[in-house]
Amino acid sequence: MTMSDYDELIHSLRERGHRLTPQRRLVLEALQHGDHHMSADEISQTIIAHYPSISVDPTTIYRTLRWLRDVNLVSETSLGQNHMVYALLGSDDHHHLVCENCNGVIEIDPSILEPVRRELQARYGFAARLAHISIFGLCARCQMGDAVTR
Amino acid sequence: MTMSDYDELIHSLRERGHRLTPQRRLVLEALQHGDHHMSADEISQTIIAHYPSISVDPTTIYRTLRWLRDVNLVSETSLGQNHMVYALLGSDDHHHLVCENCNGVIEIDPSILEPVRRELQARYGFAARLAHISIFGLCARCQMGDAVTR
DNA sequence: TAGCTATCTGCAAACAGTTGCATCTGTATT
DNA sequence: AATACAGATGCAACTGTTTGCAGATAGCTA
Ligand SMILES: [Mn+2]
Ligand SMILES: [Mn+2]
Ligand SMILES: [Zn+2]
Ligand SMILES: [Zn+2]
Repeated sequence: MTMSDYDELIHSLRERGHRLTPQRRLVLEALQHGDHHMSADEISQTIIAHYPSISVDPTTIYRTLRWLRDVNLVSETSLGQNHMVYALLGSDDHHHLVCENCNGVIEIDPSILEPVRRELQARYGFAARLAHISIFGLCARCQMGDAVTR
Repeated sequence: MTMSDYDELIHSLRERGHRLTPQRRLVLEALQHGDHHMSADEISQTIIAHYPSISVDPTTIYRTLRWLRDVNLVSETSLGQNHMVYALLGSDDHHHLVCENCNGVIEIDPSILEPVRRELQARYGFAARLAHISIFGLCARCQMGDAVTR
């Protein structure tokens, strides 16, 4: 996202009554810093590492992440662990295949879901938010023989 | 599922070292009784209602539901609430479109995802468990104007 | 620049689900 | 029918996330 895109976005959010608070800036900055997905706790740790004197309550981090998801800036994804992971939307577009047996994650081309998105819009008028999602199942190796490892 | 299918299933699970305990029977019975999806708590309440003298620990209910999911007897689905819902697989096949704005749920024809399932198997050797899932997004009404209700 | 107010934050408490561990039991074997 | 033991249960403690509420503040308005 360019800087002017960002300014424009903030402006349009303000028009709708949203505020850009220091806490929200810190969460956004943490997400930009980490180049992978991050858990709420990793975001918290990143903020502490960069600004040891500032503290952002976990509740605020969770609420900020929900807000960022709702305004379509951030994806919220389960990778089969017992916590969600968050990532800025816009670049490194992909989805995940998550093996329920070995917990392995395969990243896949997002175009595979485009026909589904189009059909949901056409048939049900539904605008699916299919960005950076997970599909659960069994990877090739785990399909043959239940012998588990990893 | 017919009775002999059921017997056969139990037999094959036993062969793989699984046990059919009273607790597991009770959870299965509760799921058969309720004709919709049920939360863990609703399953618990149903068991209490039918057998006031018996008590099944919530931990056991959660573990049983995970087991039933892993052996492919039950689906585990988020409908946008902060708890999962569970349903016996096999009949009333459908998926859900869940509106993130108004929380409405639309049930859809499951065949829409078959091409995706086939392509994931062909291209990645991945056997997707795409049964009774949810797709999140915005329903037709909520796409026009952010005026929220419901 | 100060005032106003809807929005946001922090804290405490609650909730849904998971994990570790000691004990118990379903099932195969005898 | 008795034995043996892998696998299941219950309890307590814990983790990740949400909610209610009182007080603080971003950003509009004058
Ligand atoms: Mn990813
Ligand atoms: Mn359903
Ligand atoms: Zn696997
Ligand atoms: Zn809606």
